[in-house]
Amino acid sequence: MEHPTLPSRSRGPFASVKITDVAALAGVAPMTVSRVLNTPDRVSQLTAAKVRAAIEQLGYVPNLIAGGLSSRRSRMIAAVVPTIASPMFHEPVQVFTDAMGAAGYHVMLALSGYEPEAEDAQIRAVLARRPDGLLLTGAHRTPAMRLLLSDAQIPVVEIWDVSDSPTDILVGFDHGEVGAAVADFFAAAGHTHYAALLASDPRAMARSQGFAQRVAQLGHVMVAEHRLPAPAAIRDGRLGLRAIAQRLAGRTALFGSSDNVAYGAILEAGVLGIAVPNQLSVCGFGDFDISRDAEPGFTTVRVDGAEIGRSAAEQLLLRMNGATKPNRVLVPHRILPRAST
Amino acid sequence: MEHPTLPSRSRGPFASVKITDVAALAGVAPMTVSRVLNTPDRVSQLTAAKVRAAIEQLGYVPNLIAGGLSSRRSRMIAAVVPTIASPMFHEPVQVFTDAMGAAGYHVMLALSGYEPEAEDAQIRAVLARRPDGLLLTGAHRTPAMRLLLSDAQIPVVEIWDVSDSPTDILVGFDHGEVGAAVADFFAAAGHTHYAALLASDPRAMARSQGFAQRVAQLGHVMVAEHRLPAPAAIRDGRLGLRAIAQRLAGRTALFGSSDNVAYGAILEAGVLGIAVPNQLSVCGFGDFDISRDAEPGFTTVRVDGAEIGRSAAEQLLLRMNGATKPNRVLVPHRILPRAST
DNA sequence: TCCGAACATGTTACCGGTAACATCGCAGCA
DNA sequence: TGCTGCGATGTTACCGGTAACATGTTCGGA
Repeated sequence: MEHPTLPSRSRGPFASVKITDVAALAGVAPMTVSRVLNTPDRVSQLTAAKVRAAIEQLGYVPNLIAGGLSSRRSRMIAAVVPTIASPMFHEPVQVFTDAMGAAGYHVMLALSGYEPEAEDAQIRAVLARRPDGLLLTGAHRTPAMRLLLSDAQIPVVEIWDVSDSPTDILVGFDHGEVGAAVADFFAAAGHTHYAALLASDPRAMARSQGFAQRVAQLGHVMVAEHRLPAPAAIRDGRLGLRAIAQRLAGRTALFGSSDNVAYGAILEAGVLGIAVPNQLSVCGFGDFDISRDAEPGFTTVRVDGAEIGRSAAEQLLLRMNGATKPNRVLVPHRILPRAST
Repeated sequence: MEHPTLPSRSRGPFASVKITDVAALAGVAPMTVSRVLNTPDRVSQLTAAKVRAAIEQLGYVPNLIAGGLSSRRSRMIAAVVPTIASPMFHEPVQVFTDAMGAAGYHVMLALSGYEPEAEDAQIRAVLARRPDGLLLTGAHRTPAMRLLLSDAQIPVVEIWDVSDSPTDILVGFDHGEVGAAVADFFAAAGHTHYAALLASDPRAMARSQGFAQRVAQLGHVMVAEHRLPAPAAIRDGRLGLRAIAQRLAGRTALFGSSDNVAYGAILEAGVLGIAVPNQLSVCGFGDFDISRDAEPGFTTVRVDGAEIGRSAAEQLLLRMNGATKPNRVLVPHRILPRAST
């Protein structure tokens, strides 16, 4: 520190250049440097220029940990999602991360897999970093978690699901409704026999349940309901169709819990000599690239994951900037009929 | 604060329960609480039990921001990748995040897209959070960035590429070599005419260059080399094949810069009536699910993304726990011949 | 019986910023 | 000319932990 004008390398992270070093070089108080970085409009042009020059010369990188402790704002959002292996989650995460980044926030990613305890543990862990906001997947929390979240006093967005009593902000849709809509869609095309291949995650199960309930309401028949591991890949769809193949009626309408599952089923149907759509009608979920770009494309339910991410970021920012009312954004879902039905 | 035994709700985040509150309730010094949480083996069983009870009773959530400032360890790693939309990146990111999580580190995700300036900006931004380590994509940095990184005095892992002078730790492979290997593979099968569909990212271009160079060395012919946007999806592969279809020789060997591209090409070949593999041999890259689970599966180059993530985490942890030597891990690549060649 | 490790716990000072308040200088105005 | 108000900048104290050192306690061996 003998020569505060020179960044003394090899002393520690960033050569220990701190705000006081910059202030000394620029001939101002540390607080003024802080103002240049955080509220530049409260500093005169001349002073700001001097400070910026000093920052440049020293290669100063502000320490957001110190700033966060002092200001009680971490400028960080934690996002807890089951996985990023599926477009269902990496799309919103990607868009959300970009949008929050543009607003000066970083996103800490926590992957919870598909076990509820793991999710709670991840939430607990990230709360220790005092995020300014939280993005969670799904809308159903244990009472203990609700308490923890309300104690945290930060905005929370829950995505990909709806609930009558969300924690805070909600950006999602009703999965049961989607299942029912798919059943109606099939029924309208004259189907009476149905099957489902569903991944073992709560939302896929809700879709499947909505589907089966509507089938029952219509007085039609579920010939098979087969469970797959979560997250389900194309291969699981293939194995799934093979598992239920002998139960298929003359003409069956199959609902896959994701486009991966649906595509796997379509591929396997080809191998087994089951004609799509004549013997087997297929509808997927998610509008993944493959549903459109496969030859031919197949019917699916579109829900815009990017839109969910964008909307989640927007709502969170509104909330953090003073909007006090928790909000609920219902994202539309729409069946895109293609060649598989 | 009149009743330190009760968490006084509605005062601020976590009802302002801090380590001194826990200490007071447990009848110990704050430092002892800190020890219970960080180095439990240096605390007696009895004391630890009392402290844990107090933590439980108050619902104390430690503040890692304060802890990080004091200890100069953030227990956080920043990961900068172009996108998580491709298995190429979300696989290593997912595995890396899990592995670091098991070691007590959180991962901050920064998405850089495919513009070099964006990457540098992201790195600068995350360094302000004083990560204990850094995961970067690719191995080529500007001099300014190298300086910044060495000033930061933290371990850096660069993945998915190799370089003669890596910043620090390297976990990757030579993309040019992969391209050459694919050319050799095709040549060994009797091919003499080749084409490439390549995404415009540095590593895809390196693969394609290695491919074209080897083709030239063999005295064979590149009939087409078509550039796609990055990241390239199945649709881009379809469009790409359509764009070069009229230039295809009687029998051509096509190298796609990813399995998405390759699959798109295969699908489009079907539409155009080009027989695979008789008229068009196809090799992809990445061993994505689709390359194995398509019917039939297609030839690809396998590089284990999960292994890259695992190895990156391992190397980083070794380094942070005292290993001083920068290391270089070469990840194997292997051509998996399937029905498309 | 006494001494000194080894262990358990407490005390002090500091990590690097920023909120809140204090101060200063100067223009506008009576 | 003196006062007021406001923009620009400085000062003080604190955010909530933990490193480093100090102190107290226990127990085995000479």
